[in-house]
Amino acid sequence: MKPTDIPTRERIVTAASKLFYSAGIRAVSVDAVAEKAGLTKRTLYYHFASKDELIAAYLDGRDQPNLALFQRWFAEAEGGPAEKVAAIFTNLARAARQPKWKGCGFLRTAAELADMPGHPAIKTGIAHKKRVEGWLRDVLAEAGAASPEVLARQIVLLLDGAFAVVLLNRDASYMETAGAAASTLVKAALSAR
Amino acid sequence: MKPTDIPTRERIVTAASKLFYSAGIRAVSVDAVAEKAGLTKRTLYYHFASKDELIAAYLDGRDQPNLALFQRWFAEAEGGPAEKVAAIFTNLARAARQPKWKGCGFLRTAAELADMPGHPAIKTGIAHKKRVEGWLRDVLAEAGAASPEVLARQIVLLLDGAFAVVLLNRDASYMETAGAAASTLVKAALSAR
DNA sequence: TTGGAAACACTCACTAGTCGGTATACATAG
DNA sequence: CTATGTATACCGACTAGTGAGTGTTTCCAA
Repeated sequence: MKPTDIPTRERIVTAASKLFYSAGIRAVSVDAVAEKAGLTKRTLYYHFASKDELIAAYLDGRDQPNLALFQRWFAEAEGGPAEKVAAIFTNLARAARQPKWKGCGFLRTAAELADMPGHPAIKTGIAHKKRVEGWLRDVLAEAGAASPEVLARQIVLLLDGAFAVVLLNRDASYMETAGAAASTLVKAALSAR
Repeated sequence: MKPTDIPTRERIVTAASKLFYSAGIRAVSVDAVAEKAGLTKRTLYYHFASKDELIAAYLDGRDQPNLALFQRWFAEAEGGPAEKVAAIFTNLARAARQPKWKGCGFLRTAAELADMPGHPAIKTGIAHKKRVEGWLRDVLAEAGAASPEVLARQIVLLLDGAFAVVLLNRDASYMETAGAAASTLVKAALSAR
């Protein structure tokens, strides 16, 4: 493999990511991933021991970029913390109007693997949500909100609720309603001290 | 079939319901449903044209009982509307601590069938959530809350967020956090007029 | 020439759905 | 009161295809 090439492993994860996100874990075969990556299944199994490992790699690859996006939207928004939090929802609403959008990959995977609580992919999902929640807690504490732990959890609940409801109804306006609710809760927590 | 027997069709739906809810749609084969119902796949296909039809029947059977449960919890709770709404979450938290609990069947099915927006099962899910939202809107309007439409949507968002988050983390305390947030929003809407 | 990376060809279990046929019940015609 | 017809409910055995995962071989760069 020449250094200019995209490493095979990375190509597999990219292909898996697209397919798993768009159709779901169980609906996508390992053969399909291999074909999308432009190689044979046997080569895929040279790089990954099992489909489960591939699923975990798919979600691992989404953790950091997802969080970074939230942080960018928050940082770039005008106004106070309530407006900055609302901006995350506004940006998500815009993303959700794209036809390729299919909700939150972490939550959808957790829903699909609900009968395997110890699955590595679920652990990755938990870690991701914890990182989002922890980051929110920190910025809200810094902004002077009362009980930032509770507030961060409530915002995460609204976020994940919006993911689920918008996916079901295919109506991105729910994302904005969730943003308004989050905004209300942030304002209440700011005036409570 | 004697009148004392449970009708075959009903037995099939009951079996499908248990299996689909516990393991997910795609993880459960038609053979497995037939075996659980105590009959052959051929007989199952005598009563249902396809697996998709069976999936739809599974969710149809959950619509009415689920809503009735919410309504009972609301009606039996002490206190004002904020407390009654919170009671729904408290009762859900209790249910979520049971090991068999696997989140909301409608949302999990929607997540699994995210690439089939027109699927009958998804339509059933949309209708179910609309009924919950509509009922909440009516009782909140009657209680004198400001903008009951928005409030009902926000509560549904918290409900579905809690379903998703509790399922991921296997930590039912998120359900109570969501209840507290819903309570806060209801109180704000009651004092806003 | 050696060892990592890729491929071909395969196994075997399982999956949605189907073909043909059977047991029973209840008609109506002779 | 028998004989035939018809509809319901059921099942064993099958198909054609797909699923995850593997044994073995070939290629190629260092």
